[in-house]
Amino acid sequence: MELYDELRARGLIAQVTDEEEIKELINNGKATFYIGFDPTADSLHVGHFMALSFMRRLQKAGNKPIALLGGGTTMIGDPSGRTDMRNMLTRETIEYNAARFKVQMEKFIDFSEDKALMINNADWLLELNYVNLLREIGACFSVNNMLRADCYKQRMERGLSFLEFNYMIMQSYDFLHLFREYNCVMQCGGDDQWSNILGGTELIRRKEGANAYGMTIQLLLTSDGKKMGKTQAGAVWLDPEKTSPYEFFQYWRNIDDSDVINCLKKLTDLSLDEISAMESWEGQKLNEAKEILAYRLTMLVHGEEEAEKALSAARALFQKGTLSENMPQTVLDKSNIPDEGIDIISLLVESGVCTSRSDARRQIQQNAISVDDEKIEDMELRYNVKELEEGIVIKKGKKTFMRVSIE
RNA sequence: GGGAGGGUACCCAAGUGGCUAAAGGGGGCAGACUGUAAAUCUGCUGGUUGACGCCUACGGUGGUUCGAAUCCACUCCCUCCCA
Repeated sequence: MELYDELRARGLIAQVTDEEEIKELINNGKATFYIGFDPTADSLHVGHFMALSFMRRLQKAGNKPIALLGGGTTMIGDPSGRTDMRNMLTRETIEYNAARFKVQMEKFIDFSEDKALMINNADWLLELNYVNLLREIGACFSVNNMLRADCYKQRMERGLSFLEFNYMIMQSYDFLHLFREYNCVMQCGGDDQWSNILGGTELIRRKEGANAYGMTIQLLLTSDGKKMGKTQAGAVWLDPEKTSPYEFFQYWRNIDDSDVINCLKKLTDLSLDEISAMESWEGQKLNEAKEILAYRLTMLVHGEEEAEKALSAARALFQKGTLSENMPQTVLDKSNIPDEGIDIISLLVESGVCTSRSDARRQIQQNAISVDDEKIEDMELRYNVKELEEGIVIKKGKKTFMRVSIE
């Protein structure tokens, strides 16, 4: 199957500006294309992962990707798909985040031998001259059209600052710049970027009289239309310091039945044949598909070793009910343990199992806590150094396990 | 610049002097049921405490009052209408 059809079959393509041209372009590996990544946080998340995988698929077919770090655009803040204005980030924060992004992206895309480029739009956006920009670029944009753009619609009710209104112009300017400097003819991005991408192709048409293309990637949504890759605690990060490989694995292991196939298609490198074989799986059997999904993704993001660890930890804990070397653990400092031992409430908080002492009490009252398989009822319970040295396993509810030891 | 309406907990939203740590819904956590799923039912959901209590919290500051999310003054922010 050719690249374009494969992307379609996986449900990755949302919208394209010119299907025939794009097909021709990417199937033959002729395109230089870019995707922008705004460093609004200090780690990439699942949405970025999907974009990077998309990029990698195109790269494999011979196309040349440009990963564009949005050091400049993040100074503005993209209003697309947002109901509120973003917090304004300082330049220092943005630069720090961009550096983090860079490190992570290098793991996913092969930048060697000029096979891909990484560029930062701070290099040209930050030094733009206001009046010159207005005359050269601003004149090409119709405010009437911009206001009709989908990405602003939500914000027309709640308010849109002039700062954010300019985001589309900045992104369009990026595309023009890359077109001129690198012969970049196509921009890809999440489907929420459609308006911004069209802004760019239109600008190139006007300024250069040339055709440029745009293609958007289907957003990763749950079957009931919510964004995937979010938990109560926030995003599912790719940085193992922010979301451990075990947590990452568990996130995918626990997704809704109805989302499994979709995720396999969009996120993993399993072949469509392999995936379609799983489509008939039902009931208990579907858990196998979830496990495969979780394993593959953990492997792609954190490497095979971490994936193995997460898998065996999860299997041991949930299927056999036994303990595992690889389960999440917390090591406490021996010197912080009082002679009479640490009380269970403190232990639950220190180990991160509970968020506060009140929370810990509540959990115990609700019969949710067990230590080494013994339900805890006594809130006065204490553990001394000797007991902790051997390591204990705290369980909260059915899914939270934590080995606690000291050193 | 003029006029009108707003800002309440993670989110939406009720509350117009004490009965308000603040209704209701969503989300989240836990219990039951299950397949580490969904749906359903139940409990919990600011901090600290064994508990009484204490502390913090209704945009910000200052006031009135025995007592303020609620009244007053000033101030910041948002939306809408007119210019």
